[in-house]
Amino acid sequence: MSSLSDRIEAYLMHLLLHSKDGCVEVRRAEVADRFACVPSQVTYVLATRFTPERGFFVESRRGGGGYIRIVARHPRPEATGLHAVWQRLGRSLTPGQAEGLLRSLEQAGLLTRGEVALVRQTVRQEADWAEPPLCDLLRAAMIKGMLVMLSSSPGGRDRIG
Amino acid sequence: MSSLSDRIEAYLMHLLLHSKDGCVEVRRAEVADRFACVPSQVTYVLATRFTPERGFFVESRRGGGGYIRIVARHPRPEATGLHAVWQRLGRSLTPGQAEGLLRSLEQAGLLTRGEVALVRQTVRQEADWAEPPLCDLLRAAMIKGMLVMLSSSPGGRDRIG
DNA sequence: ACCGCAAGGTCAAAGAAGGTCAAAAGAGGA
DNA sequence: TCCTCTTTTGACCTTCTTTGACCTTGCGGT
Repeated sequence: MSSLSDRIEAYLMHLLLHSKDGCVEVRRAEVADRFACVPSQVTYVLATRFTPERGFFVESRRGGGGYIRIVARHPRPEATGLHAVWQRLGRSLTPGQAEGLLRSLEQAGLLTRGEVALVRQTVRQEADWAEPPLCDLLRAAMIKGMLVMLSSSPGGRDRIG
Repeated sequence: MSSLSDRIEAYLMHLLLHSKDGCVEVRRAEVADRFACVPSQVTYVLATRFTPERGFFVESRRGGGGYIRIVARHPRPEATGLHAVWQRLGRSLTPGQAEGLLRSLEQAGLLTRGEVALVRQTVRQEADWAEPPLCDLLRAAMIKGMLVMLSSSPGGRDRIG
């Protein structure tokens, strides 16, 4: 016996799975309408099912032309192998840790040698002006930004998928 | 779907991205006419979307021969190349500036909506734990990391020089 | 100067979403 | 049965958009 919430979840998941880039936009009222329930039911499903812990982000806007946007963090988390990397990445990263991380990304085939060189160079340039506590934070931030793009690249980036 | 304001924003952004120098002049009444709405709607869009926070200046003059001029502080990503965007990017980026940059990257077709959402959320998550001077530095660092990957992406991602 | 038209500006009300919260209703287990 | 946890609902709130009446500014002619 699947509950209403389950059916709404399945519906949204279906949309997500069939989307181009793991991102869908819906109107709360429309979804509620489709399942003949109150709008807040949709909010409930989003709050309990599409959580960050489960790998989703939900953005919304109110007012005219409002919407709810659901984004799956990685299209295929385990396929890219980035999930694990991301997990053990803290807020701070020493030069040595960063280097090790870049190497393992290269070994995993997620970055080419050229890309690693570029990143290494850039990180140095952008983080090393700061002193130790801060520069490690900046380094971590840059590498996270990099990983986000790496994991979200649509079509073609997945050299191991 | 997208609201009138969104469409007007997209239109103006389009003009801006296709302008030679990141600066356009329009007549309020003309724009309003094109979208079949009241002129003050245009004012609203300018006031809410093309703010200094997001990297725009708006000047205008009344009376006969009046005009509205929008100047983008960010260079046009697809025309100038990500390298130029990079160059203008300082070490610090407020939430509004970051938002403006992401939007123009989306408008320029360099990022999908889903990617923008993903980046936006991730940046929020990774930078907002810190207080103002620091969080702006982290935001800038993350976005730079993102740009590095964006510009080095293989497979046709490089739509610029 | 003065007048009148042609811009753009302001502001507040009305409208259109989505969010919150807590109470009521179910479902399952001890 | 009773207790607890999850679902459903609905009344009320906040935010964003759209519209329209009215205001201000600049230019050109008289």
